[in-house]
Amino acid sequence: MTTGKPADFIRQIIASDIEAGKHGGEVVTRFPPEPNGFLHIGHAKSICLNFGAAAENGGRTFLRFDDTNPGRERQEYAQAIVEDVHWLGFDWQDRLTHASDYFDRLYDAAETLIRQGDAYVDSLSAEEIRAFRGTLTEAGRDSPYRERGADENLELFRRMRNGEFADGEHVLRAKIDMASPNINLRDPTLYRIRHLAHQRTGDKWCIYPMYDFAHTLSDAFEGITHSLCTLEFEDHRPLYDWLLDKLDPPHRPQQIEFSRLNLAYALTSKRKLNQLVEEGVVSGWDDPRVATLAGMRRRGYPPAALRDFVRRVGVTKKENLIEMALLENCIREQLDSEAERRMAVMKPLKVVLTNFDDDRVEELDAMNHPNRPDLGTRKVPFCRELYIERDDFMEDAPRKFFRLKPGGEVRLRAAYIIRCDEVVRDEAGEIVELRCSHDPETRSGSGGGNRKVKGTIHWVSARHAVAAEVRLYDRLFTESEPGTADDVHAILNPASLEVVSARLEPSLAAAPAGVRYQFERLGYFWTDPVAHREAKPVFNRIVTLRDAWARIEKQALAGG
RNA sequence: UGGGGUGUAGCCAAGUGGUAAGGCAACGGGUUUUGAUCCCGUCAUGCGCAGGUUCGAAUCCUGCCACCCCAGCCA
Repeated sequence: MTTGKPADFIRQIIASDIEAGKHGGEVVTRFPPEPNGFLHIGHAKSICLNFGAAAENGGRTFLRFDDTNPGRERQEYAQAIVEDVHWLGFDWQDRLTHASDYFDRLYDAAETLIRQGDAYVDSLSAEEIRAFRGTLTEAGRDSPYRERGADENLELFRRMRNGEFADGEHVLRAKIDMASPNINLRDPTLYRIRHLAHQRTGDKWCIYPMYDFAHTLSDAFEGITHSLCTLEFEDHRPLYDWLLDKLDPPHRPQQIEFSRLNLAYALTSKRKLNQLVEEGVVSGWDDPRVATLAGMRRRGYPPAALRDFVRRVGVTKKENLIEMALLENCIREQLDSEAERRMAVMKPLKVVLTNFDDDRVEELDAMNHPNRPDLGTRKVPFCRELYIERDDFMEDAPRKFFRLKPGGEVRLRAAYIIRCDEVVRDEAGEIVELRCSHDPETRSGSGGGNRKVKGTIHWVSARHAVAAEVRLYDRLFTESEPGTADDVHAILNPASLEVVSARLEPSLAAAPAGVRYQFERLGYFWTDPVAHREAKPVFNRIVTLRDAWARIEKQALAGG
């Protein structure tokens, strides 16, 4: 590993804390999602930062569910989050916790605050509290209940816990400063009444702690040294510190904020994703067209590529909007080095080699990867009748079209150079077959195999090819403007899903589920584990490979 | 018009008083049995703006400007 300065300001803070012997040189972090939806690409940054920074320093990380608001949280979301964090490549071992694990201790801490005169039960209505809070430019006013005695507060708070009041009747507030310029310090709510069963604690509680209270203390209880969160919590840090000052727990964590990762045009809003799911526009939160981690997993994005992406994006306090091109570059780079190559034809056009015997079958050796001999070779059957991609033949080809045209030559990847001698049409004038001749001297790998022609195309043997349904997912769902579309109907890009009947080279009939391949000249694909279970080969196309040739061709066609 | 943050290229981002790293994108060229990959080259006399300090400033000082966040009994 390289030495030198840590990569970002948070790692620098951690390094200097270790150097100073703070927290006994320990590094303990946490990733604290609320289980109210699936994780998306933005969460990957927090996950990699928290787990990464700890691991790099011999520390440990908690996966903690911030489940303090029953009613909007669900166990199935928690399960999905567990799977996604694991898939991304991180392990919390036995440190899977919940804020709800601490409800008893949290309650005790609240009583301590009351006894100290640092918290009080307010009986104002929600609307009144809002009115008393003041505005950004005007100070708030004290609640008439602010000076209740500790005994009365304690009595009331216990009755709140015992369920003697309805939702909203009372609330526990920290007693700080109603005139503070920081609105978070104007006596923030610590506990509210919610007569609602909690997904983990059932009916035990009818009062639930608010984020600031639960989060700060959970950090303290778990011995978190560096509590990393996003920028919008900067204003909450004084409250975080106030709570630690007043309660003085044995361990004192430190909150550090960084800017969240915004991926341009990507749809990450939980509300909007939920709308897509509810309306059946997508098959679920893990649909390959959405930017959730589960969706990207199904799409075939390698977790290593996502980690690389997060690393390249960096960690700062600056608002940012990362271009999709960076993500796609990371995916492409990872897949290019690890994905074996295979041939498949999406839109078949029959090619008959007139000078190749009908009963002859050649087993050709094809490299599994053009730049990695270590990945070996495979056998590909070659015979008289083949399929090539319909788009790889053009009758009135422009100058820069390097693939097959009447009278022209092209190389069949891993096989021979062929020449198109004749175009066969049906009654309707549709091209149904190409009659070609191969040059036997040009077999790939042989001495004469070095003859150069301008283009190389992919193909499959008609007799041996495996028919398969291939689902082509073009792009991620994206919004017309980053974050501005108010509902999913304003989405510009339909993230089209095309299903085609493809012909695959026979080696793919037994392709293991979940293994990623790059299909020669078509882009990246991977096998779909779900469909594979039905013993039906189905592949997702992952369109992240830049189709440079398509772009060039478009220019050539436009410019003549 | 309160408080808290942030401004370095189209998008990210290093830089911590000694003369603007790197990545993505873009553009130009080379290799290539994937128009992919790979390789080479170009891309900020300039660091939000204006002053000041200094032999020397993206870095220090002063004053402006722009953008983001905060008025949940959400997280």
